[in-house]
Amino acid sequence: MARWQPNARGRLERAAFELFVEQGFQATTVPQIAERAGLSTRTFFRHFADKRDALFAEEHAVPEQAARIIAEAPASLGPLQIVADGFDAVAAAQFSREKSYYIARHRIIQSDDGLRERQLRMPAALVEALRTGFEHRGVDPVDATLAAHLTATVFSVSIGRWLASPSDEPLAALLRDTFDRMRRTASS
Amino acid sequence: MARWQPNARGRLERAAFELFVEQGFQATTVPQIAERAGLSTRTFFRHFADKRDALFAEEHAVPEQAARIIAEAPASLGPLQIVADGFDAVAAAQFSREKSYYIARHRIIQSDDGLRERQLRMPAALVEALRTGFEHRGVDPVDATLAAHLTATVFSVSIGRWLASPSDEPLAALLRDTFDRMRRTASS
DNA sequence: ACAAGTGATGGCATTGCGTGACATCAGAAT
DNA sequence: ATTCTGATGTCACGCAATGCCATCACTTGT
Repeated sequence: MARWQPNARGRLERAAFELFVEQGFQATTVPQIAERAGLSTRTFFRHFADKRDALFAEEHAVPEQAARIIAEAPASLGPLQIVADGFDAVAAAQFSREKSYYIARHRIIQSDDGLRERQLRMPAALVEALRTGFEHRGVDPVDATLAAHLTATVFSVSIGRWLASPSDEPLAALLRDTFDRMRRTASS
Repeated sequence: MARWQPNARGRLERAAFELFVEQGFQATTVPQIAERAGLSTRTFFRHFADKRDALFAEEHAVPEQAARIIAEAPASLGPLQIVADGFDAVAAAQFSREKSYYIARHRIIQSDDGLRERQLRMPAALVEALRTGFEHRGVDPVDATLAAHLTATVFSVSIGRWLASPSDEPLAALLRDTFDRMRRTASS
């Protein structure tokens, strides 16, 4: 018989999310989360650097996929061509839960300054992943940085539109549309 | 005779900066900062929300100036035209200390995860200021958001180039150059 | 098969952050 | 002269976060 229940990290994530919904982020303490997950407070901090991190367990997926797409792209393509071609794959692979989950999560994040700040790390990590990916292809450093920022902008704005959209516009379509509008805005 | 020494906030800022340079950010405690400034710990937290904030006292200046420039711009100009025209004024008004100060500050920020995260709030606040400024002029919300992100990108990348530049390229020139390159990158 | 090693966890102690509540008192206001 | 205001000090406290050591099911090596 196993000594511990499986998936400690996942249980902590779930317990944290539930408690944040029920009581709010600030009102829930780490001991509460740990208790609901059947673990000790100390173990929570072995899996997450801080209380906020339990809400951002999946944030590494996007930068990682972006880095993979860039690394595998044909050498002939420029940065923004790779990006435009890669949006469909990203939209298909990420945000695979029910949309209501992401909306509830978004509400929690907006309710707390620390969480809003924490959320900024994902686009920043995406920029970093894109920038190094482009640089490794020989793109000029400044151009790589700019292309990375433009891409992260399209991504962030698209997520915002997706979350705010009352209809069910697919993320892929919003990414393409936002990308086109970004280009038009830039050259206006 | 005055009951308290003047400029408590400024003394706290200065004490914090000195201690961060001398000992590093993590090794410095708030009681240490307060003691050097001749104030109590409690007073520190009346002026700053947390220990990191003492390094970001000036961060409101940029979004505020940006909002002012947009509000006062001729109605005929589009978002990015306003921005291009406003860079000179921003470069003249901001970053007025010795460059070595900003380099030292940058080194401190890079040394700590919490500070790196905290630093992301300025560009985010800038985006927000720009976005609302553009929206108040009647710009479509998505276009306003995109123009705000593009502007913040140019600003952030320019600051990065300025800090990394061994020569003394003026910030205004870097802003103009980065703006042009951003446009070229977007339409590539 | 037995011994030693591994790794995830629990428990405890500790430090420092951040906040609420109340007191103090110079200078301003009336 | 009295009251008010506002920045500060003092004290107490809860919680976040980390270091250290013990535990013990499972794995590895001999």
